[in-house]
Amino acid sequence: MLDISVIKEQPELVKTAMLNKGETDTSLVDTLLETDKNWRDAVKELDSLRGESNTKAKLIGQLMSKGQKAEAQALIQETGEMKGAIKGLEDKEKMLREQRFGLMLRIPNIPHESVPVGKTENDNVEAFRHGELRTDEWVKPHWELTAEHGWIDFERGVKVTGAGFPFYKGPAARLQRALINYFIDTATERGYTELMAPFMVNEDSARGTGQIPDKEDMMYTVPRDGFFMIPTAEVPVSNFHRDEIFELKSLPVKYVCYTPCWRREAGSYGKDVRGLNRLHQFDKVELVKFVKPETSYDELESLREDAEFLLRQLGLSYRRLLMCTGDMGFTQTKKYDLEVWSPGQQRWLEVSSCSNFEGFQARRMMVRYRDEKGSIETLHTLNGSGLALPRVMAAILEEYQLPSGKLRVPEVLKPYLGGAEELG
RNA sequence: GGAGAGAUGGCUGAGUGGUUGAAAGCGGCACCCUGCUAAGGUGUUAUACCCCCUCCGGGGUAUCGAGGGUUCGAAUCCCUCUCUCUCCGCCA
Repeated sequence: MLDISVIKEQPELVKTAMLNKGETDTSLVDTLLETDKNWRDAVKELDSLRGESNTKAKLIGQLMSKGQKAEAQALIQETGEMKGAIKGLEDKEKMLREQRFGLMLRIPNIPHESVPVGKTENDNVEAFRHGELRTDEWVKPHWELTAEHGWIDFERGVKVTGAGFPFYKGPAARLQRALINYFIDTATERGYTELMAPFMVNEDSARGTGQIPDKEDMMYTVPRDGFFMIPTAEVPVSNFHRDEIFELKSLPVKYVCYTPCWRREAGSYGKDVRGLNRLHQFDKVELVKFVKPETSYDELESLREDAEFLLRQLGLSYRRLLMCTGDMGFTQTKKYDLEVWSPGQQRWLEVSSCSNFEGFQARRMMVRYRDEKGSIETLHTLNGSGLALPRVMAAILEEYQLPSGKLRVPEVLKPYLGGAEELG
């Protein structure tokens, strides 16, 4: 949610942002400005009417205690007559307020000036590349390798739950656990506080990070209890501080949180979803930051670097994309995607997405801080994966594959795998 | 799941219809006193929104778990819901 004053003062800026983000109709802004005006008028009228009524009610109290019954009775008559008007205005104000809020939720965040304007993923800018693109033809896709070893059992996953819910078995399960621990430990060393979070959230939380209303279909629900399975740790971790005010000296606050993630991914089929490429349940280690506004773009770079560090340490080849306006999503001002090279598939796989939201999430969640002057201001939030497990796993299974069909263990993971050199 | 109790400001905790946004204490902040420390004194200290000012500041409305109701007036009375605590049951 944008600051209403920005929309009021620079409507053209907002409209341009909407067009750059791929929306075609900017009349939303005008509708909002009109609704906002009507709402303000209603608030003004309602407040003054209530004020008048309150003043008289207090007077009645005074008169009653002095025993001036007749005068009091006249005032009771007057205020009694105001009740209907107040009730009517209350309904009107509430309706306009909800309308205004609903419109504000539909206006996307404004991209940062450093973000390239573009329409599709083809307009994203490859900003950095690390490592060589291994192209050995004998390298098998990870799903073939894991099938041979019985490491990942997709079929039984289908039997037990459904497509996209695989079992990891033996060395693969341990490798997955090793990666999780390695990611969390590294983030902790770099100043993040580890958090373990609920895997289900209530409606308020889903609304806070914006899954409701626009991305409701991505989540699995638990209707009986009104809960949502989290699609990312961002949801519980960001909401951890919902409705709170940070003291200046406590910022920045940085969390690392491992959770499974559940996504319905309705409508995706084909080779994009082969093997570990896209699952309904997957593990992810997420990095979340609450920062002072003036530092948020520096914090974005360091967040991105924290994620990239993991990839380099793992010895994987990757590239960093600076997402263009049209491909970066509704809530972000600037976003980097990190894509790891998959030698067995000869394609890039997205393993991290690092974003600055500025105050867009914070305003909706009412997360604020007290600045130098003691006044309360919206802070900025950022998050990024550090990292999403399945595709990292896929890349390792291919990048570290040996002609023998065994798997070499990446150096940094050895301590987590009992010092083993190879798996298989 | 059953029975009972409760939900008030950063915290503890008063307050059962009238100038209560809310006593008191603690904590926080500012200043004073003090050779230093400890102690002490004075003041200040919720949030959201609207309006004026738009540097400082001023006015109004709402909020005492949430939502509805009674009333001229509700933290206080009524209804519904949620959550917490205690005891019992169950249990990783």
